[in-house]
Amino acid sequence: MARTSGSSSQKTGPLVRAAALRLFAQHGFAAVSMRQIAAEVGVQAGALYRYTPDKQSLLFELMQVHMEELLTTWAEVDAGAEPLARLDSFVRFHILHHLDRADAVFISYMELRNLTPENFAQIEAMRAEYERVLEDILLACGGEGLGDPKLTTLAVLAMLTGVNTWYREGGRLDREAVVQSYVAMVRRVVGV
Amino acid sequence: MARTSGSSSQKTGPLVRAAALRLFAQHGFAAVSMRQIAAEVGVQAGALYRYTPDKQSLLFELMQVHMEELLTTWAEVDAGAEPLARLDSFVRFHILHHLDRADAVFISYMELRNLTPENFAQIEAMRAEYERVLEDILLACGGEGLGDPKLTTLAVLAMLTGVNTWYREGGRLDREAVVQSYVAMVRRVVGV
DNA sequence: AAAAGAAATGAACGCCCGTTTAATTGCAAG
DNA sequence: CTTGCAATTAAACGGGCGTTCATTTCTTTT
Repeated sequence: MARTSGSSSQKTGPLVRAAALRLFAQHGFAAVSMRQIAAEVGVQAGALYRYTPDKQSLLFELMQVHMEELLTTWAEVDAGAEPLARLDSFVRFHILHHLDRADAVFISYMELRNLTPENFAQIEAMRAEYERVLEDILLACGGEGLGDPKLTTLAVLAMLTGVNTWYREGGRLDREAVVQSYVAMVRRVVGV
Repeated sequence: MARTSGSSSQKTGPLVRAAALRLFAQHGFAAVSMRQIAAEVGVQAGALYRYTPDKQSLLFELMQVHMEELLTTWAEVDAGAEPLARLDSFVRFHILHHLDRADAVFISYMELRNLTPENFAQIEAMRAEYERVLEDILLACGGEGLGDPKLTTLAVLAMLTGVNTWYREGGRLDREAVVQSYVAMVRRVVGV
């Protein structure tokens, strides 16, 4: 019978993914070797292959989990209230969720080109689904100034995701101040 | 006397940089080998070292030229007219300039972590200078809704640079339509 | 205590890396 | 036509790469 509790493999698997996440984000997928990941976990390189078929799958799984979590978490948060409240709620959610997962966000934007075509298509579909979420909210808000909805969606998402590139904990503005500023800016972009 | 005209080195240098630019953008700095760059130029790997001291300098030079060109080109374009016209002009300039240099833009955002600390600091200084350009314009516009100027600057730049991630020639919207939409959106963000 | 089998090791596989250097090529000046 | 030198080659350097696999270690169940 297989070992079922306290086994090392139930710990090592997550450790491998955590190490890969951190190292990929810091140095880039191509610049990180399986031996580096193994060293971070405290294991030899060969042992990693009990937890992933290869390096590429390791990357894909990190992105996949990240995108799935993004979609399901929003689904839980979304109260489906009146359009304007939903918009504010989305802005807050996006910023805070992304700030809490800086490494995964970084990887998901920077390492798309290292995915196989099939894996890329899968990630891209989830990204499109997420964009659709915001687009639907914008359409429901329907500000009189709202121009092309798809273009506005992409503009707002770029603006929001951009926070990750400069926000630092303990900086001049805290999270709440940032959220409130962006809520106000997004409202103005949308024209409501 | 040295050969002064029609020499091969006056051609090979630019070819090396062009090949590196394209390959770095497509596959990432770490994933591209000196042998790949050499093959693209039609030369052996060793020959590259007449045109760059090492791979890292090749990357740095590409970014440096890109950032310098960004700053000097804006300086030429900037008419220094009334604030609102300058803002519109900046939006137009940023979008079109970046769309014309997709590879260099991509590299300059994605490969920052592959720079040595000294090289990084130099690129970062130029980026800060560029941000300052927009911040000054925003302050001059001084919309009543304008919140934190630095935060607004970063939000607008993220929004504008984001165009590069989705715009495709021959798509649903042409450049002029995109520019006009963004001019309108940026005006609203700034509150003027 | 013995058996079972999962987890991990460590060595090996063939291959590619960035960079250096002596030797060669080929153009242009004299 | 010779000479000089810039441009390039080809080979080599030590080292790291992703991945595989026979073997060993370790933990749990019986």
